[in-house]
Amino acid sequence: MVEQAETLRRAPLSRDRILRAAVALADGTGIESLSMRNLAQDLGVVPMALYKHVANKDELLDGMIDVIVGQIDPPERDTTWKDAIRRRILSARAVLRRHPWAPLAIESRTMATPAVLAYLDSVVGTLRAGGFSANLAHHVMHTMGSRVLGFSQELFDDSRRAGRSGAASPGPAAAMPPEFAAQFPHLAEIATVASHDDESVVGQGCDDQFEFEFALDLLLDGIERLHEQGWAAPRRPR
Amino acid sequence: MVEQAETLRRAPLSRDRILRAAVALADGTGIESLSMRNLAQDLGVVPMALYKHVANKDELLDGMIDVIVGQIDPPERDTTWKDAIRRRILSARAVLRRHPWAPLAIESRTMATPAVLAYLDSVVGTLRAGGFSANLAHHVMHTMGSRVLGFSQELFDDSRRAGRSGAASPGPAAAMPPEFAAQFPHLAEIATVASHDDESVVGQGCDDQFEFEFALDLLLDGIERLHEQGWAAPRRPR
DNA sequence: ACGGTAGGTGTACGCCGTACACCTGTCAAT
DNA sequence: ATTGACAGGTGTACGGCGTACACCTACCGT
Repeated sequence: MVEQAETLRRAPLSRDRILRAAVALADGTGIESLSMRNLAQDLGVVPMALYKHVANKDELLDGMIDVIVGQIDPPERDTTWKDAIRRRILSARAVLRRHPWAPLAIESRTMATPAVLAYLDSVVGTLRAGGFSANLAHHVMHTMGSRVLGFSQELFDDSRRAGRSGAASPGPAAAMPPEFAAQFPHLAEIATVASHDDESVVGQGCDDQFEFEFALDLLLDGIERLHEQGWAAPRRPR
Repeated sequence: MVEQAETLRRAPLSRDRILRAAVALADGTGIESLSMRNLAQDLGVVPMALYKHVANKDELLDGMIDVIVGQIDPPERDTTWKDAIRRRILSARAVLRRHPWAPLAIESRTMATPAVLAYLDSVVGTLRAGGFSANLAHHVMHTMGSRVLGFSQELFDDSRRAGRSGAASPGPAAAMPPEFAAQFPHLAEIATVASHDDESVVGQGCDDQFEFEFALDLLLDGIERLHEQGWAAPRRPR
């Protein structure tokens, strides 16, 4: 009876259900507290049950990344390469912002996952269709770096902390301690610059949409310039 | 007797000696096998002995990062902002290349360490001395992202694997499997482009010096253009 | 009716970080 | 010379981790 009830109560396990639960758990309590044991408990199952569906924890993480990357919008067809890529990257960013643990997880994988490769391949395809040489497209991909996936290095802000220990903090930003300003005057200066129309910026995180688009457009403009000039690889010095 | 000999044989522990041993261990066998136990063994000491000198493993990692970042050259005085920053970043890159585990370690820390902050502050100082507004300097720092520390996102190459599981692999690159080319044709194309004068690129890693400087100069040129045009923050739309 | 198999269970192992009590050698103050 | 504080290395132990392996069980095609 009880056993039957329990069996009926919970949906059968599946790789997909596991991955979705893992993403939810990482979103909720941070990637650091995502353990096979915690995940199994969330699913009402014993830890080893997971291993019938994923080979190990690394593969679980790969699967989680694929779930996320798969949510990025497909490329827009009827527009310029520049606009298509810009939109795509901003879509990637929107997706990744919902999963603050994802950037670090993506970076820490040894090999890119199939979904990531498919995404990158598609971006290169957009460049090629826009008339880029394979060579220039290659350099462009390197130039974009992680930005092509919608995130950039954020040394100051707390989205990284959010990714590690739970959801984004709701409280107001911590004030900048005075000895910080004394020790790092230039950082203090740019941190309090009135670019963001709020009073204290450090701790609140400055990699907001504006910063991201600023860098993205600077890169896209530079790339466009190279492309229009018919850039070709310089003669190798060696 | 024996005890005296042992005591004499090994230098006394110190925070500095621990940090240097930890860096050496991570360099040699990868960050993943850097455990308090392994490190203690390398130092000929019991694991808990380390805790008299570092608070915990996180602080150990912070200390290791500071050791590395402290090796970046100081800024050159008698030159333009652009040249000074370019040299500085390439110096940072040269340092980080010797420690493949460092990028991921730096990125995974919750807060920037004092040495990292000091470095960033100094870079901002160079910009300000070059006539940049605090506002533009702020955006420039965001634009640079992790490149200011000498590394960029490397989704393909194996330096990441090197950082995780030991020193850089000496063997030749693995050939690209044919089904890869079928599934990701654009990636296959740009991967085999003759920009690098060797036959197979995937697996050998393409974030070499050329790629890094390509992106760096693209950014610096774009920044210079903004600076010369007297860029100012646009009116905030809201 | 029955054997195979897919999938959930239970136990156990070795690794990790580190809390806590303990020991020991050194050195300043008596 | 004695003592006692203290810095620093030791030993033990705990809880958590990933996961190997043997098991059990419910279902399915024959």
